[in-house]
Amino acid sequence: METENSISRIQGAITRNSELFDELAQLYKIFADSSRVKILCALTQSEMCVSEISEFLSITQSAVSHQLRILKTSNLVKTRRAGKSIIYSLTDDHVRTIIDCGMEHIAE
Amino acid sequence: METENSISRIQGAITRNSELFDELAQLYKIFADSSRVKILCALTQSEMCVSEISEFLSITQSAVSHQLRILKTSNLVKTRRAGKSIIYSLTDDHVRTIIDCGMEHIAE
DNA sequence: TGAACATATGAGCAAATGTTCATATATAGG
DNA sequence: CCTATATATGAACATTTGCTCATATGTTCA
Repeated sequence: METENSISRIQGAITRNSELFDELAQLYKIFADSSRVKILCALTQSEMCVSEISEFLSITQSAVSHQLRILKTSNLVKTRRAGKSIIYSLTDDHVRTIIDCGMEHIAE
Repeated sequence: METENSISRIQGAITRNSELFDELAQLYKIFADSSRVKILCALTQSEMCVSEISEFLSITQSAVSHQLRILKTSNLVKTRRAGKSIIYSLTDDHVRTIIDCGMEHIAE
């Protein structure tokens, strides 16, 4: 029987996929900080070590490390060691796409 | 003279556009809450009034109103009155694009 | 091995965020 | 007009967030 109206069909779809939206919000939360978004954008141009990032953001090495940990935990960046430095780079190109997508909205 | 290396060129680009990244982070902040992202996704399907949204999200009418105010202030949604109700809808299609963009990343 | 450099991490704190509760505003219908 | 219904808003509160400070871990090189 087809008693559902349009709204309740939408409600159903969203309620069923509730965890998916939690995940989505979680993803956007990572981009929701200007330091992190700057880091991510910089990494779309070139891999960088912690001190380079710290320098151009003008924030503490500690603060940068904390942010990078968030980015790494959420698998947006990966690391490799080069001597004393740890080089950070993007795991894939989705980050670039997401940033571009937001930029396009801002451009209006 | 061309003494800048690659990193400092990137640094320059990001430092010069610092406000742009603040704006970008601000935009993502709006999507960084599961209630809001659900509301926005629902509105990509159909316009809705406050009580409908409140019902399917299972959160207070007051909480929904507060969230909707955030969405309206940031110009992601617009309103029109229909009798006693206020009908909310998306101002444009960027919201859909941004959500799709995030979903695509989650799908991996 | 020990000193210097690079990065990571835990605790603590201030600011921001999202919800609830109580109440205000606004509209329709009797 | 008065009441019921729909929405908005301010205050209070608990939670989360991002930073700083101090310190730990790890690497290089003399």
